[in-house]
Amino acid sequence: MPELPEVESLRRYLVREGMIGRTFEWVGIEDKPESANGTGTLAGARLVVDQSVKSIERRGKQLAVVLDEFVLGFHMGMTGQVHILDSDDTPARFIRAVFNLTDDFRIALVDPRRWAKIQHFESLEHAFSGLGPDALDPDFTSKQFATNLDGRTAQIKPLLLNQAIIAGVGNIYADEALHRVEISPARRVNTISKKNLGSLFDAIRISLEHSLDFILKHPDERGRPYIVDAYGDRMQLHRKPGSFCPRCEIPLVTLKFGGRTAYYCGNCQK
DNA sequence: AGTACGTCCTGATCGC
DNA sequence: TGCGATCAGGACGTAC
Repeated sequence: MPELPEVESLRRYLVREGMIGRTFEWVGIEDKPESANGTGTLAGARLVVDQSVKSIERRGKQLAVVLDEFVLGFHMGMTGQVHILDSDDTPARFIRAVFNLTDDFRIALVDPRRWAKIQHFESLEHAFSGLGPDALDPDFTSKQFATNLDGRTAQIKPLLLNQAIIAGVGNIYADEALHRVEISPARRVNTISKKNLGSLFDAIRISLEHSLDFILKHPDERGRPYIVDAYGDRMQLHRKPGSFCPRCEIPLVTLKFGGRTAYYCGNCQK
């Protein structure tokens, strides 16, 4: 579910609602065995009692809550969400962990598919290790983007999903950006000109910024970022069977890249 | 190393 | 209405 705009809107929401400065007082984790691979670990959550929140950071899709003595990483996986709980809330389904902080500030990790992770890291550097530059980092340039793709021969779509090359792009925004610049997801990256790689880099940013802007302007009735589904209303490319290319007005086609479906226009995307 | 898969888990949706 | 097959916005591990 969450890619860069969704995680960033969550980060801002937690900051705005006053999480910074509060202290973790109690943690509840669902009683279910955790396997080492596959299922996301919640192990980091057990360690936070008595730690105070100094700041909340993000790179790509990785959220990092900086505490007094370490960093608590949140990664939403495919279906994870963080909710701030009101006392009158009916409990959400699929709650995996609950955190009580000072002054009745409560948050919950909600995750039907159990791929979300809450991890202990020694530092921010550790939390972000393995991640390339954040896609919206102002210091990240199209030149560096091209450098990160240098020597690669793979198809462009899976490379855009590689978080070490550019952090924050997921399946939908990759499709969206490729459509904007009329590049096929199957194009080998070494056949794309430097100029077009620059255009693609710009398109990624435009897609992410547009979506973040949309989310921030359309909170739900309680002021929460609207991070659940509803991708369609902030995308040009509607990723559904039978969707049409907004330029060519012909049906989109799909391709699979290792299990991930790409939607694209077989006419204008070359 | 880089590339191309398969796999982790469970709910929602679609077709019969 | 019921039931199986298929699909899902992420990130890894593995085999070449």
